[in-house]
Amino acid sequence: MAASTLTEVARLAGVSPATASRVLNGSARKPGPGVSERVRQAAEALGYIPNAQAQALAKSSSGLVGLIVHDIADPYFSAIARGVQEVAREQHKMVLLATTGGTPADEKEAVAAFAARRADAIVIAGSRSRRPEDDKGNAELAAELDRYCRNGGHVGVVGQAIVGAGALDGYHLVEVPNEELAAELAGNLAAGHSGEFVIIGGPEGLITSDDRIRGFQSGLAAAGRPAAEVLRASFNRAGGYQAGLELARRIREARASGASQEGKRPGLCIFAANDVMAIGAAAALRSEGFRIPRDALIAGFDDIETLRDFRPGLSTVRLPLEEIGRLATLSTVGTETADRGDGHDDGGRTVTGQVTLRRSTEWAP
Amino acid sequence: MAASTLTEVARLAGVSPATASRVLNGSARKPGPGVSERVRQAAEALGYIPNAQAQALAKSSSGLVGLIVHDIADPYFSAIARGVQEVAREQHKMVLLATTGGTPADEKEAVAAFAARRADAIVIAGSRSRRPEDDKGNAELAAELDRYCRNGGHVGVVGQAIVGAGALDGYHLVEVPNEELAAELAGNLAAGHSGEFVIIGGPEGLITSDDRIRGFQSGLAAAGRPAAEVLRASFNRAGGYQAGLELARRIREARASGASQEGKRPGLCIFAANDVMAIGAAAALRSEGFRIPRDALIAGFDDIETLRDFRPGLSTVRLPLEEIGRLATLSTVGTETADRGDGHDDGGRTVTGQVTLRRSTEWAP
DNA sequence: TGTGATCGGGAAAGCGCATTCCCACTGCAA
DNA sequence: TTGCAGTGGGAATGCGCTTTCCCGATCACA
Repeated sequence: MAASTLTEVARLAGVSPATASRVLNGSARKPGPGVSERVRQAAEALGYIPNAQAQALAKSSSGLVGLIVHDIADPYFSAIARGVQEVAREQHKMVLLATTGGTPADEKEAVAAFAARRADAIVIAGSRSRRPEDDKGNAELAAELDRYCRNGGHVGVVGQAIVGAGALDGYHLVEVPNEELAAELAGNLAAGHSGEFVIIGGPEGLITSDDRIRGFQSGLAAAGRPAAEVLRASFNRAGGYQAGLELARRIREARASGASQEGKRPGLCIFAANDVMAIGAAAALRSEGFRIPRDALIAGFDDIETLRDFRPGLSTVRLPLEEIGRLATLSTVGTETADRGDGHDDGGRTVTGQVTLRRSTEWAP
Repeated sequence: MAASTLTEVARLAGVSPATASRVLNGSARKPGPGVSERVRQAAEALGYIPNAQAQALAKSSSGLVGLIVHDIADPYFSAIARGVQEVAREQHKMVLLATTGGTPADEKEAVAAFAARRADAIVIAGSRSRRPEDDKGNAELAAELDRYCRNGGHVGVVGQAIVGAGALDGYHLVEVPNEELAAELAGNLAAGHSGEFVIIGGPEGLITSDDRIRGFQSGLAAAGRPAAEVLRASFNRAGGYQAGLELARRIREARASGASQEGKRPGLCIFAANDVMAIGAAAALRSEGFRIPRDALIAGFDDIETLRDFRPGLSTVRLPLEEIGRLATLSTVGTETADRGDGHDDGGRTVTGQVTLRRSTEWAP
């Protein structure tokens, strides 16, 4: 990766490196038009490309924003990534990508790598974990992020605060009201469904999943319904599928014992803690010969764009994922320029979602 | 982003910066155990994080791989991105992301930005364009990439070669046999469908789309069928939807004039140049009251993972997208180490896909 | 015409690190 | 004891760029 340098350009143009630097980037001082033209031509002739590393070193600002996600191929994250990317582009920054599978230890590695590259900001998306086995990783992640913040970095956090992080400014939380929205969804579903509810969630300790489950339960409670049983599986399509198989088994057993009530009574209403799990569960039920919503109702969470054409339309909670990515990124760069200007930044923003009922939860006797 | 420096660590440990550098990174020379321990402790105490920018500058290798896609939220690209990310991780590199919407001019910008950051490799995915209005952008993109290659960079190209690029080594093409696979798909469909075919493609000049269309047509021809009409729309879900509406209109008209042959004769068989277009078209048809495969058959291309649970199952051509991303990245870093070792690198690899027939093209009278 | 202000340009000092020399010291054989 | 290779460490240079600081020249104004 050798390329021509500023010095070479300067020499060719017959000026000093200082002058060349001044014309070839937005410096405050503008050299005379004659000189500028010469320099520009020399740069063009040599195919000069400024070395961003050197620039970053010299003015200690890298123009990088780091993005940490569990899995970039998961539509939830890729939608957020799009938002991040957009803002980065507007701000003339580049985004550095790291995928971690949700492991705090890996997330810590990613933060360290971003810090090493002196990223101007870090956006971290994906549910935090509260599982005991992640305690150590969480502590290290928090320490790494705290250090990054103390060194002047800004981190945009999507969803819920970092477990164990200090109350530094530098953290900007984009809050997603998972619990409230799940409660609202539960209320809506309870209004139209008199049968039993069951929840498919991620592993216990995954905060996003737990929040949604808790919200859903409280929504049921508010509607005077008993708490739903919770099935745990991995927080992705495979987990949903697995749980779906289990539910298919149960439905079959229930029917076998409870005589032939098929189609007479509303069946199970399943709430999956995210859309891809819901789709997985639906696929499992279908593969076992059940139909939705005839044999079971099902709802998800997120309203993933690619899944909107799914039939029957999946009831879910629409989350403005791209906007979330945008906000998380903006909150970091915004305060960078308007640093503690008026009063002070609230340190983040809250987005809102929207319960979206579709055919997957319409029970027609 | 101020942080403690190597010099500070060295001072605290009572050694020279040179020694500190030697112990804190994998240098050839290993300082004595006592000194090493002191330095390591000092680094720990200060929370030292090496400045990757400075390191890159000093040893001129950035540990960065640039990835250029049209849209990271498109599942086609996010699947590829996952593969790229995996390899990057294995190689201890970080990936820099750029999204361009497929505009060559923007792609050129991205390449320049990557070159400025001295990325060790660039992976560029997404159909090349041959549209006249992109001529200028293409030329510039090719020039920029050529320059990057000449400076020692490696670029992994997914799909088809860069329009107008020089025959430099430095380019590594991962070839996707779009044409052959589309032909094969057409052959399979023609065997089971006696009715008319129609193609929904991207804008003319989008090479991936054009290749698939051409392949499909030649497959039809090989099966003794007349060429299919081609509808052009944007190469995404919206385009597919729009084309789907148009087709719905035609089907309705044909039925109105051709008496009530509904359900008696096989209807239209639609080939969409990619899966998301197919899904869009299916949604449009459905919204117009038609059912698939009863009223129209439909097939796509790519076999997007998120869309596999779609009902009726979408006939398509499975492409190993993640593997494609992996290969494209490997081809760039592989030759970096084993640079022109044995004989010489073929400069790329070819992947293969698999025609996958599902219910969306099963016509049951 | 003289004087301070302004402007256009260059010299030089880093930014944080890797690395090449170079030196002092040790251990060993002669 | 001298000579020499080997070893562990430091001084210094440079990666490519930005940014003070400085200096000569030009300008406006008295």
